[in-house]
Amino acid sequence: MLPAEKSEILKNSLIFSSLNEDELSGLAGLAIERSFQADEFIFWEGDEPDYFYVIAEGRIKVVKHSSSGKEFIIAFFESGEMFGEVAVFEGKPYPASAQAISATNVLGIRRRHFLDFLATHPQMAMRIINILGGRLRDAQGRLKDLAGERAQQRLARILLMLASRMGHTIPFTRQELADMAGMTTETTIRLTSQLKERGIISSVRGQLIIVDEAKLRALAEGPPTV
Amino acid sequence: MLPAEKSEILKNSLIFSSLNEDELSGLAGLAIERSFQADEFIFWEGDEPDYFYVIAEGRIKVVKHSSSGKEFIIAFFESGEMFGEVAVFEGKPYPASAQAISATNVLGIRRRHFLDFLATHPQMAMRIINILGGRLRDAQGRLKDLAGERAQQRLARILLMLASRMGHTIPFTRQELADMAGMTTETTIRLTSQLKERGIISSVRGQLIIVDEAKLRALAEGPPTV
DNA sequence: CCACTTATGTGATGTAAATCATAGTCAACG
DNA sequence: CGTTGACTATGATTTACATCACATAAGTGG
Repeated sequence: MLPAEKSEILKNSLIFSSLNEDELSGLAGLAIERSFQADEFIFWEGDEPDYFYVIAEGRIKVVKHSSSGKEFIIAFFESGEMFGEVAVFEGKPYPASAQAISATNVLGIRRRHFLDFLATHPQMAMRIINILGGRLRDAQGRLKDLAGERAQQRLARILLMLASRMGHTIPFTRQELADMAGMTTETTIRLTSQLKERGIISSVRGQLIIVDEAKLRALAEGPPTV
Repeated sequence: MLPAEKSEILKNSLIFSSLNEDELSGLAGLAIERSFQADEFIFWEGDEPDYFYVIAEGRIKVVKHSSSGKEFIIAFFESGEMFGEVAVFEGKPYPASAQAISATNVLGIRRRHFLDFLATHPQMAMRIINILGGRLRDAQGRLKDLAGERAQQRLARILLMLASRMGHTIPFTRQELADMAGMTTETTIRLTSQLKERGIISSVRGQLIIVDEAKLRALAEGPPTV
């Protein structure tokens, strides 16, 4: 891959878009390219955090496993987003695993290089703070949902969150939705079937389309429409 | 309160401890003092984020309420820790409420002032990044617990987390522990009673003492000792 | 196009934890 | 010092969801 292409990818990322050409090519010189098939792991929970990643193309999910082996999807990211940053900042092992959902290309920047770059680019630090703040806010909202809302509402909120990021067509299986909402695949299938009957969503294999966002929103808020 | 006292408080905080005297007194000049009784609210979810806070004395909890009104404790903080920062960085309403647990004094710094200060102090930004990173890591760990672990293990993990921050004497009621672990007070009482029978903890009204941390850790990890 | 895998769908049954109910205990405070 | 209200405790009952068990599609790769 040409350096200019790397620059272009960085320029299109959320974090680095504000950099000038010089800065971009400086960073691009440090970045290495890596490619993954669907289901391949970029890193595993517990690995040493050598790299910080930006997605060039594709989609990845960040997952943790419970003591009984059940998978939980903490987050997923697509082109232009960064991941693996928390571990890199702290210098502690990755707190979760990252796995490609589809064929994915990423740019990796060595921890040391990235920290050096940050130290010399204060406005980048502010941007990172904003991104981390947003992610923390999301995580706290989800904590409350998992602790206090029922399956129906948790699922509705997950769907709305996904819709706000990717539009009304949501490219995930029931299995994946279940792993985000902290419930079983069967329960997700039953709940989505209900949503279909009520005309709130439609679906084809592997994806789901939100038809009536208003109704979904009502479901997510109040008690299950008694 | 004298400016010198404010400086001293800031100096003892986690975030500002690395500042020099000039910087501290500059910040101290911007800080206002506020006092709260136990159970008083510092701010409510949805309020405009005017201030960022550092605790001078006392303890506060950050809470959210589920649609059915159930309280969930997202975090608690004590002397030297900051809170309210996520909203301040993003400029969006506070995503949760902050309530004093005991009589508490805080220093508040106006959003605008704090952002200006940050922009001119890059090493502070790095420190903030580290703190946010740590909080994000914690939140993600708890997400996985809430989604995939059973009540017994969730409680054990909460207790260990608290122990690592405050020592083996944990000054919370069953009610508060329940609100952190996302379960009911009754369940928490039953579970702590079991822990007492097994000699893992002892307790007096309003606090709980970890007697056998090793056993508690075993409980938190594996399945409930089949 | 046929075997094979992955995704969806549905019923029967089990169970962890919530909910409901009631009571004893301790601290605070007029 | 007795009343009040928060905290702890424990039993009985309910329930939302998990688990188990199969069945039917819908892609996929040889």
